[in-house]
Amino acid sequence: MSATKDLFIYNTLSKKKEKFEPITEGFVGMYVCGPTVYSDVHLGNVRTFTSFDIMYRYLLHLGYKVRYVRNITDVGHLLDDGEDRISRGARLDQLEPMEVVQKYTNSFHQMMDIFNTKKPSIEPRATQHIIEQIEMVQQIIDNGYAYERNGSVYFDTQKFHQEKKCYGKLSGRVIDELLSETRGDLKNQGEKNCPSDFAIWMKAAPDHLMKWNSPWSVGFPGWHLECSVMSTKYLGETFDIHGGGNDLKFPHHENEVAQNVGACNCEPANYWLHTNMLLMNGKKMSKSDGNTITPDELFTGDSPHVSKGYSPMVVKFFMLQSHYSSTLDLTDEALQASEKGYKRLMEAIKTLSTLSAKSEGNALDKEINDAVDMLDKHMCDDFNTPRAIASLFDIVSKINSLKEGHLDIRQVSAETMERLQKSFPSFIHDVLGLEDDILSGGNNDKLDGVMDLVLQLRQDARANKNWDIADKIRDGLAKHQIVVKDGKEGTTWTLN
RNA sequence: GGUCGCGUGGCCGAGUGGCUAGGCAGAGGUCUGCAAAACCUUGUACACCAGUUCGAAUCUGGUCGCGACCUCCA
Repeated sequence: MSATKDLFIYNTLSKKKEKFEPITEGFVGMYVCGPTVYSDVHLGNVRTFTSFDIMYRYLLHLGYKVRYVRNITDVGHLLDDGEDRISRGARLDQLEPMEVVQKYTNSFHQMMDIFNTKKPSIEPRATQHIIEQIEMVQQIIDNGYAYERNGSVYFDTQKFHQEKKCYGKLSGRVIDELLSETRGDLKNQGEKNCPSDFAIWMKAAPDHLMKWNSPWSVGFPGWHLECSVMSTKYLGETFDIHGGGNDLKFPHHENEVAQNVGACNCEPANYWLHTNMLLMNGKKMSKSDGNTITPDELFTGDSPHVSKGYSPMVVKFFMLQSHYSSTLDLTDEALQASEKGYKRLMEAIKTLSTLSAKSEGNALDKEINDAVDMLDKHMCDDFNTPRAIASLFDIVSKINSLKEGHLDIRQVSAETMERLQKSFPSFIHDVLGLEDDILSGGNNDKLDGVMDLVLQLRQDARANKNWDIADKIRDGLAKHQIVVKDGKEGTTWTLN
């Protein structure tokens, strides 16, 4: 694959689909806002990071050299009452703050592995960049866009907007409306010049657990600052792609842009991508209001929201059947549908590997090649995984028809077959990051041996028209989730 | 209240100014000892009301409903 294909992506900044043109030909810098590690990840995080993983994989597939930075937020994220999320986690679990961070970072990584996502190139932590954050606060002060009050430092949104005219550009906010809003119950509201101003350095209360020395106070950095700092450090003042969940658009990303422009006088990213929310029961899946199911509950089926467990790859496949920019409603029925479709897809990979074309014939070549071409065409259209998957199923039908003899394999040239056998599994495994995690027949030598024997005995019974024995074997195996299928070219079996 | 988005057939979910999305489920058929799987065919659709247009589910306006953000959230 080459980087010559035109990729179009929807840019939140322009609210349009734009042709992707990297700053440096052949290279992509991508920053994605990672999780705050104060508790276990939930499915919404998984959807977001899976979506960006697909983009990362596809950029690699196109031949780009990608530096993918995804941070870990381990400080500075305030709750309603002003308490740091990590500190609260530490207090509740009776752990050191860094123990909390390590614990949930580990479980986050584990879950990302379970969903078969690639690791980012760099995974910086906010607390490892306190010095840089202090430097950026100073830069913003020096440029006149921040002011110090009682040891805290606030970003001056009004002055910034008057001079730069860009506050609100990303999220579509109108600053005058923000100004009129009062949030009297917010901490330190009284210190700000203006309600829309936000803290970039916070003076810590004496009992605050995570705090550092700074020119202004012993305190901690504002939440939005870490991303501004770490993206700049690892990707430069302006880089290609910045991503995150829709719910971060405002205030997080808007403020991030303001900080970068305020410090460096240039916009941080050329393309802003936002993934949409995962819903359950038609509402945003959210830990804070209890409308949630954990990944583990989904895998085991131990939840009132599902009738059974679903494997991680089925869940991932379910997610990829919708576009990243659309909301997705998680329902048991939809998961069941995805599970069946997913099995069919995985079966087709196996079937394809058994096909061989030796002829020169070409009646089917164009159809097959066109279908394969569609995979890239759809991915280049703003990473349209649902359409790409639809094309995959077009190919599945072809594969099965060839196997069953409904399509004549002599009409497929060896060259086309080779391309199909290479690109079909490769797209599923390398681009979509799907692996076969439910059909395990074939990777256990002992079971394979036993099954060979059992099916041979059954075949003997069938040859003698001893249907009772044959059916007894089949029914007995079914009780152990082994499904026997009698095909034209012999009997196969799969684990359910 | 402000801003934005959405409303597609039984379910999930794409897309487009005129041509089948796809998956699952339903119906009929082929295959099979039967079954499963697979394949073929097939029905049900674009919230409502106007307007623009030769033509709109797709564009515009209004109505209703839903959601997100505005406050920690992917």
